Amino acid sequence: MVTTSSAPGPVPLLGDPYRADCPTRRILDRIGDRWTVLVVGVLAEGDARFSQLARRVEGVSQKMLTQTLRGLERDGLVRRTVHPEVPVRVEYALTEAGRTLCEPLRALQEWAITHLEDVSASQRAHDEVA
Amino acid sequence: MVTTSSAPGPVPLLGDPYRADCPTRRILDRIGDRWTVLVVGVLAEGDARFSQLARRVEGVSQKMLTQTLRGLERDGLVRRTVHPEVPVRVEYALTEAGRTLCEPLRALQEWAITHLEDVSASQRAHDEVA
DNA sequence: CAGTATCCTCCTTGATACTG
DNA sequence: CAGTATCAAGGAGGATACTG
Repeated sequence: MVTTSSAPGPVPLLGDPYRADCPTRRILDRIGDRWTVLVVGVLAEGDARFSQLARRVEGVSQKMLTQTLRGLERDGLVRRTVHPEVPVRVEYALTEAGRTLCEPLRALQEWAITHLEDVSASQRAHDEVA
Repeated sequence: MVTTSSAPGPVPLLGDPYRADCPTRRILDRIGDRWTVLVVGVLAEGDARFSQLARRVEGVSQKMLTQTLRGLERDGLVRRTVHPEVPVRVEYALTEAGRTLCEPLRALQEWAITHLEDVSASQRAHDEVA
């Protein structure tokens, strides 16, 4: 027996063992940072230029926006297009893969909108006791 | 006009402006860390004791597991039950809210499994050029 | 405009030791 | 068994200055 994943039964969150290289950890490493999901979210509304993204994603620094976009480009989720005009214009757009990512992301967002109230209430109740 | 969110049209990732307190950032702050999603994933397979979780989530330290579980408990996503037996036994279980979170999480996981190959390929292609 | 290059500071995480 | 307490390290992220 090489792995211990032989148990069938109810495995709701997909049954691979939580190894360091499991798929869950790998997306988490990619999109679990402070800005990636936000940038994808803005691009889901339409292509945007660097400065537009910077304005839209409140609080992001130039450095982190660049870094985030480079990561997304490397992952094949975002396409970067340079228009060699006088003041150079750079447009960012989701690729097809990037668009598919929006669906699960949106599901998470809807969960947040639906349940965040309850979560906050739970926090308050919990902190009150303490 | 208080906000600038008046534009209708295609707003795929839900159209709230990306303020520092938008729902997306708030869940990200809660589940975007290294361990929370993993712990929820294990608990989605069934209730578990502290030591079971520690074994199942490879690489987690006692400290981080405790911290993660405390956070989930405070958020009302996990219920902690102490059985005052001889060596004390503590069981963790997802609450109803915790179970609802599994659905979007699982969607994300499926995306990962489906697309991670492509992402890796894109990375290799991208790095080759450089 | 759209970055790059540095420097610097927290903050998260990990390692270790101890306890009810 | 299931934690808590403390210390230390590393890296993510921010501020600032400079550039094609």
